[in-house]
Amino acid sequence: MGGHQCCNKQRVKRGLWSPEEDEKLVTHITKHGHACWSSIPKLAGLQRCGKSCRLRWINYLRPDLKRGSFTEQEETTIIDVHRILGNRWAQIAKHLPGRTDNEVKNFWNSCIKKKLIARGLDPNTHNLLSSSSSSSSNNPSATNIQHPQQFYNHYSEPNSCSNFTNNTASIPTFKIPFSTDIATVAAAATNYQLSSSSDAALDNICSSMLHYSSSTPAFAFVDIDHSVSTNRWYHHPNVTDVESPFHDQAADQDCDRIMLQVQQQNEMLSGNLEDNSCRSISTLFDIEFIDSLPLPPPLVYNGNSMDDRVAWDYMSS
DNA sequence: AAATTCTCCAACCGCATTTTC
DNA sequence: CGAAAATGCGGTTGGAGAATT
Repeated sequence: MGGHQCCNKQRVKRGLWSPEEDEKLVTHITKHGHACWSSIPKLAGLQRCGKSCRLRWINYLRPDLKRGSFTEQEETTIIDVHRILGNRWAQIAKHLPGRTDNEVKNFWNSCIKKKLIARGLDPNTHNLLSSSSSSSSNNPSATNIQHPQQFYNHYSEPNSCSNFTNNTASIPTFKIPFSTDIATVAAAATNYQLSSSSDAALDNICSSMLHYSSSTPAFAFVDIDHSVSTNRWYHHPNVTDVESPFHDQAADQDCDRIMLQVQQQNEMLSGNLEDNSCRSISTLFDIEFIDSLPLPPPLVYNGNSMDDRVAWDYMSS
């Protein structure tokens, strides 16, 4: 159990920072910046390791920090993004200007977690606690899947039971469950060779996405190289004021055609969908966010494998 | 009023990744 | 190109203050 390498070299102070230490650090960084954290303790006259200085600055001394309680909007954002990213606190904090990963993590552990549990939701999966546990107990093959991230990992394994491939020509059917969240659907489209021959599959993704989240105004697909496809930016039919840098007429025509089909499907299905199958995502996801998602192989269900069906049904439930 | 338990959060630790030499 | 150092991240801990007994 050795300490940090940087801390072994010299005797360093630990524990809470004194106001004097804070002042030394702030003064130094204000004057000289923080290009090299490891050299800052020496230069600033502090008996701390560079790592400790960095943490103190990032979590407490930085001038752009927003102090005080989290707002309801911030709380909603944390829950929404956590549902997709899991415990990736640094990524979540990027969506909350002035908040740090540590702060978000502490807030989650001390407050949000309890609220979700009180609402009967599993804070790890965001599913109902009862349904989550019953699904797991009835479904041995899915017991390890508790989060979209794990879902990706599961299907990313070379020996995965599912029939995934990069070759779109070999995909007989393509199905996204209505309850799948936006990240999973975006991920499903990842690596997927979107072309005219795969329009049926594309339609299926789009309709599923819209059933899922009618409040998500727009979405894009990400290509095999993790970049957002420049001519595929789809709008929800009810939302017209979405700004997208990836917007062109061809996409609009595609979109109109798909939306017409989707609306027809929606009309047929209206009343049959439960509220929780259309959970909304209140955060507006930006390109960087979608791009930052963990990217699995294409997500394809062909219904041939029993395990495949069981796992898929689990995700759909 | 004192002792105990609980809550929150700043800071630490170890590991993974990135950068530098 | 590989090793070492630096950086970044998420899990965990310890202690101060609040709440409860």
